[in-house]
Amino acid sequence: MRNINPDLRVIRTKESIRYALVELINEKGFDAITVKDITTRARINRGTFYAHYQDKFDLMTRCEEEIMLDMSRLTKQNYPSVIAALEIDSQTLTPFSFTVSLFEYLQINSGFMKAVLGPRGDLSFQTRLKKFMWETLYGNNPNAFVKEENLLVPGQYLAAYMGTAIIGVIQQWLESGGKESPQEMARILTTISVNGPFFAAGLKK
Amino acid sequence: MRNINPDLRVIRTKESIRYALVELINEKGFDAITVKDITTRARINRGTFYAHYQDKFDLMTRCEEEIMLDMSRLTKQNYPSVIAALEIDSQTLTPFSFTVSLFEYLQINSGFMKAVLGPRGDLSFQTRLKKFMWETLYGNNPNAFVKEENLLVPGQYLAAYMGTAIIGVIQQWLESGGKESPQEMARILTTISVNGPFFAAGLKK
DNA sequence: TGTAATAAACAACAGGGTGTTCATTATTAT
DNA sequence: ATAATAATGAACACCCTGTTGTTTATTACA
Repeated sequence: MRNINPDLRVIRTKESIRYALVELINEKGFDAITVKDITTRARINRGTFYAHYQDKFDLMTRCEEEIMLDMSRLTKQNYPSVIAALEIDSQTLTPFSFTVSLFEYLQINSGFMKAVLGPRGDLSFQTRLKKFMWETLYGNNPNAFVKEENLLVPGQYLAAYMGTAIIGVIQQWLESGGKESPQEMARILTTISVNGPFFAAGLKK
Repeated sequence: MRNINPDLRVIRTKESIRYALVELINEKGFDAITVKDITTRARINRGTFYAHYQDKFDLMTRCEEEIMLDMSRLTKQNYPSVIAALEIDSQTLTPFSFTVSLFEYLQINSGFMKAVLGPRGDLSFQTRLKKFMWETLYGNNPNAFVKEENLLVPGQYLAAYMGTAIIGVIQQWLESGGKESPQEMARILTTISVNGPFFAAGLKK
């Protein structure tokens, strides 16, 4: 557990580091960033950075951790009812509203999310998010979306398909400026997932 | 244009460099690799590396270029007939065999592909492949899969959905050892794409 | 097979980022 | 006001980079 009451200076420092990180990802990509870049941009002594983080990867991981924690909370809150709704009567209202909440969350954190999920962002985060999706859909919990019973294809691939597709749509949304509302994005995602890409393309009646 | 008839020594050198690259990606991830790592592993003088490539990113790009060229060729050869078949009678045999060819190609190059598409691979390649998929599905060519006419959702998102889903399934396949045959993988992908994830999960009649 | 061409090896270089340490200064909490 | 502590600044050895010039080994070809 972290100290409940951190010094004001610590808060300032960490905030400016993170702000600099996002800026620099957008400018030159996470790959190309050095600790020196970050501290210069954050107008902070390099030694101060090392007082808080081991290196830029550690910094990245810490930031990601918070996001993943939020995502977990959001999922724990909403996911069970989604599964229940689908089991009982295959109605898609509950998955829809869950997706709305997801996009609302992404919208709030769009600065960080766009940078880190973008083409010059951080692969390890994208991997992590993908894994989270996969496990949520297919994980060992009995309450997953993918149930071995009536599958037409192996569950691992169905989960990979859906998980990466969702992330792909999120990336496209963030990359193109996040113009659509969370409601519209949820409509798009559920339409494709429920009816299938071919149907959504107008190729199937 | 490159010299048609390169020195034997050049061939050997480049080959050992690429072999080392793949090994090292698997061991420590592309991020963590240094030029020194590569040359030590390839048992090559560091200066020799710089005679062929600017840096590790240049090396990576050159490798990726060849793959992308193959993918383009494969697509040019098969894609038009896929689109035609879908337009005429919505039969899915042609997309199926195209997908088989794709997985056959991936299988041949699985060493490199697994490394570079893996969780510690190269984000820039994954981005590039995603873009290729997106443009193939939605690009400005009139013969794309996604046609503005009967769309239920914006084309950019449908293309992002399908493109990333395909890549996700490929990654899952490579990551889990490539056990399924290209035919089986094509069946899986077309089943989900044509009927939709919900149907493939057994949630829809 | 001998020879000219050239790739690879070797060595040395300045330059820059890393991660650490320690003394000094500034800010915070109380 | 003061004790605690975070941030600064400077210095350090270390490692990797990218380049250059010289020497050695291999290759292509006549």
